[in-house]
Amino acid sequence: MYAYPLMDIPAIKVACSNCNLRELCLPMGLNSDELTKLDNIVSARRRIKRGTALFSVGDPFTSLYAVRSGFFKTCITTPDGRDQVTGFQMTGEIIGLDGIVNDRHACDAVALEDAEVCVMPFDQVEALSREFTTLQSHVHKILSREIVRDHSVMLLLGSMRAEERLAAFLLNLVQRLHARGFSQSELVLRMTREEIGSYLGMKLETVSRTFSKFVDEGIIEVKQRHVRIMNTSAL
Amino acid sequence: MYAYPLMDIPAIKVACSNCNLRELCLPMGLNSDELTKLDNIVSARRRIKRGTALFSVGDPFTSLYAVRSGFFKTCITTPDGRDQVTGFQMTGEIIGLDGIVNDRHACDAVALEDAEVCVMPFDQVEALSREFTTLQSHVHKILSREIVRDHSVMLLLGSMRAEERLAAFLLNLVQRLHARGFSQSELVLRMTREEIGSYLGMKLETVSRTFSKFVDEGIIEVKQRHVRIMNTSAL
DNA sequence: CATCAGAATTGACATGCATCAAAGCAAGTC
DNA sequence: GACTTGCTTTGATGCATGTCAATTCTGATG
Repeated sequence: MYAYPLMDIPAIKVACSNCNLRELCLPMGLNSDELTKLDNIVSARRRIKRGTALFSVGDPFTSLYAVRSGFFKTCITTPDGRDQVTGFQMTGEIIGLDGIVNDRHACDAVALEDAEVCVMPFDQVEALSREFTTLQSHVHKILSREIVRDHSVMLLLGSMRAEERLAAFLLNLVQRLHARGFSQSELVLRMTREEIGSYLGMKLETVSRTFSKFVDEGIIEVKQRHVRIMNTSAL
Repeated sequence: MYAYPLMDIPAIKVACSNCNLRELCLPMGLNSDELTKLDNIVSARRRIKRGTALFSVGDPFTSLYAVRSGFFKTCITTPDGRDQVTGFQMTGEIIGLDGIVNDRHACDAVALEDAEVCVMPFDQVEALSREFTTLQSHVHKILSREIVRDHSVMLLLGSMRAEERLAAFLLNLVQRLHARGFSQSELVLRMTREEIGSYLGMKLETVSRTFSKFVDEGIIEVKQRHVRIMNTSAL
């Protein structure tokens, strides 16, 4: 397990209260008094190198993680080697909810680019959310949101064709990026075609072909991992 | 919305403390003191006729529901009419978690046979779980369990073939039924082929053909909705 | 600059599942 | 008992996507 060396922790205090992500992240909706308390439980940050795991299947669950920078995928693997990307997480999103039920992580979380996360020991999150109704409610909503999101992925996997899946995927990505101040029409994919395919239940060749098809139709422009959406409504 | 007439509530007190499902359901792990308090928030039961909805998309979210008897499906529908069964719920399982995030239900919950649920107003669940660590922890685990379950369905939808999907589905069903005291090898399906197909991301004809294939191979016996598993390991 | 490895694209072909259509089966109703 | 209705099974056919293979592209490295 990667232990974050103390000396590398930036001099500036790790604090939700002056974090520019607080409107996206765990502290959302908390007042300044509550924020101060929350600052105390977000005790550390951890840097994750591209390609390495924040946690892996079977690791003891201790904390939730808020993505501060970078980009993650979570995935599960079957005994026979197939695996499934269950989600992509970007700035402000919470990783690790899968670990609560069995006190062990049920998936791998891998950084797709160099990343940094805020570590939030879950027992302290629970303690604080017994004190603050707002935090309690927010934790419940985060869990529920993940459930609703998963259901919409099930819909996608269960009833959409390749083009629809990829279109829905791209629209979802730009929408989330837009909420973080990025363009509504341009994005850089942090994941490979294979990872997109795994998430969308299709093979990497099909992902590639579907991209090409959208390009032919003038709906998007693609240059490697750079995508520009020309016609949002056509998607 | 279906309002449960007071006069129909059975004379026997609605109480988790003497419910034979308490080892499966919300009160799991609570001590007798906590159970008594929980009894007070499980204030009512509601009967749902076969084919009718416990709640529908967009309904205001107020309560979680514990299935006391009967069998439910939850499903979501796209604007263009396709729909996806996101789960089947049996005795002791909790329905309504999708509603927490937006204070409105994000799916329909439909009874597949006459059913009865315990109504648990969510604000009271939250209040009580601020008091009892055990209840708080349990609520978090229920939410997390749903997330992990959804991820395994995503794996199924994203990377398994028709036979594998149906096999996994049947094994999951008998396993859950077995935990409720039913046979490990026999089960009665409460849902149609179409509903199974919707859950598993395949058409009803494919479900039927796959059943027939398993029968030909001597792995199961099927008579309408009665299924007997002859060879669990082959599944 | 040459080399190399990983990623992406594209083509040819194979196949699993969807689609369309017809018929069978079980349970309820008149 | 005949009829209806909803569900299920089975067959014939087509298509979307998977599979296998060859190239090309890109960025990293010496």
